[in-house]
Amino acid sequence: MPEHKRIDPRALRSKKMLKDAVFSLLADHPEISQLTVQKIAKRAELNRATFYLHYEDLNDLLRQIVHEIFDDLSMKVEPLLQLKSESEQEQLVTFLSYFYEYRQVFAVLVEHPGFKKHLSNLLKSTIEKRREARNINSAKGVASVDIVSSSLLGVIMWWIKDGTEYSAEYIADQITLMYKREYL
Amino acid sequence: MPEHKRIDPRALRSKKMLKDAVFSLLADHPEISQLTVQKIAKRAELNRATFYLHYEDLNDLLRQIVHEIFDDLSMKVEPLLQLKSESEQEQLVTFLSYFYEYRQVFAVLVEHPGFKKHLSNLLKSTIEKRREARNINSAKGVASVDIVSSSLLGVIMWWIKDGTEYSAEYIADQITLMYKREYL
DNA sequence: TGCTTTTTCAACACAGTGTCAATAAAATAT
DNA sequence: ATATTTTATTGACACTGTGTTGAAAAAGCA
Repeated sequence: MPEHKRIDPRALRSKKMLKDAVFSLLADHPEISQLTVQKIAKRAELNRATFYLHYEDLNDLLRQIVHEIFDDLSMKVEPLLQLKSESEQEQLVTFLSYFYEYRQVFAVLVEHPGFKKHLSNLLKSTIEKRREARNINSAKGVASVDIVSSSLLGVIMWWIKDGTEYSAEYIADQITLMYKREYL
Repeated sequence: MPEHKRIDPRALRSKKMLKDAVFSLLADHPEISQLTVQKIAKRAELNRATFYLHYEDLNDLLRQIVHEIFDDLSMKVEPLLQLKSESEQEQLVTFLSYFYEYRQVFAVLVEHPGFKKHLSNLLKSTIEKRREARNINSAKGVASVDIVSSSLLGVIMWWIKDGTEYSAEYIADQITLMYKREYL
């Protein structure tokens, strides 16, 4: 059975080359502010007009890159919460180690507005699922999900930007030390 | 006795008008990405060349604005830590209420690179002073100052950006609920 | 008053954005 | 295999913004 949505391989190739060009440029100079459509098209060896054939503007491209990374990340995190075999501390370490994989890319993309929203949503849904699994109902002496997730977001952002020398295990330990038991 | 540093009142006036123009533009459109030297000069009713007479570029101006705000903020926080009369919870509320004052400006300036560094430094030194006052020596089962400050930074950034409907008292309560006693 | 500094103004070269029309090339359909 | 559709290239265009410069006007100072 043939696909109903047949996509021109040229369009696919162009989009891939443009995305790869972004990572190539960021590897050269890890500053999101240095990215321009002009540079990306040049690095991809495509015409600048071709860029606008596939993306609205620079932010549109970055938005899609961030979206794809978080789709991948969410898929990995999902089954982790089902596993009862692992201890809660091990679960936390595994969760953090997924971020560790992406740390170079994340350290740059974190400046993009959409990134924090995605990360925040992932943290919130993860916290909610863990609360359900442990029958912790909120609103009775338990900090709100917004507060806990924003707090964790702060730690992770510091980690991938300025604390890259620390392992996922170390960060997990520190988090365990800091929060009350209900939040781990 | 005359001042040794006599500054031309015209220069003072121009710098003030440029800074005021920034706040005026941000009030119209709270997006740091919308700020341009061109718009600032126009709003200040000054020539664009005059801008470059006083500031290197847009970032230089924003850097100075952020610096001035944090000088003011630091001056207010300093004596707070000396007061033994207030409870620790009251101290936390007062600390947070200083941020509440600046919340509109902060919600925008938080996007500026220098802002997070300043805020992080303020949080770190505040945590260190509170630890000293309570004889909590680190490195023995206590989370590092980096972790605690980045975590608090996350909460504050969420608060001033997406949680502006909550009072300083509410945020202080939530923080109290979330962290272990040693970190409050 | 004269001297100095600041401000203005117009102009310049530059980098980047987003669009368009004409043409070329590649992919798909018949 | 050829015709048709889609995508890509190219050069050009108008636009916004940056940072600098030189000369003239205005304001401050002594």
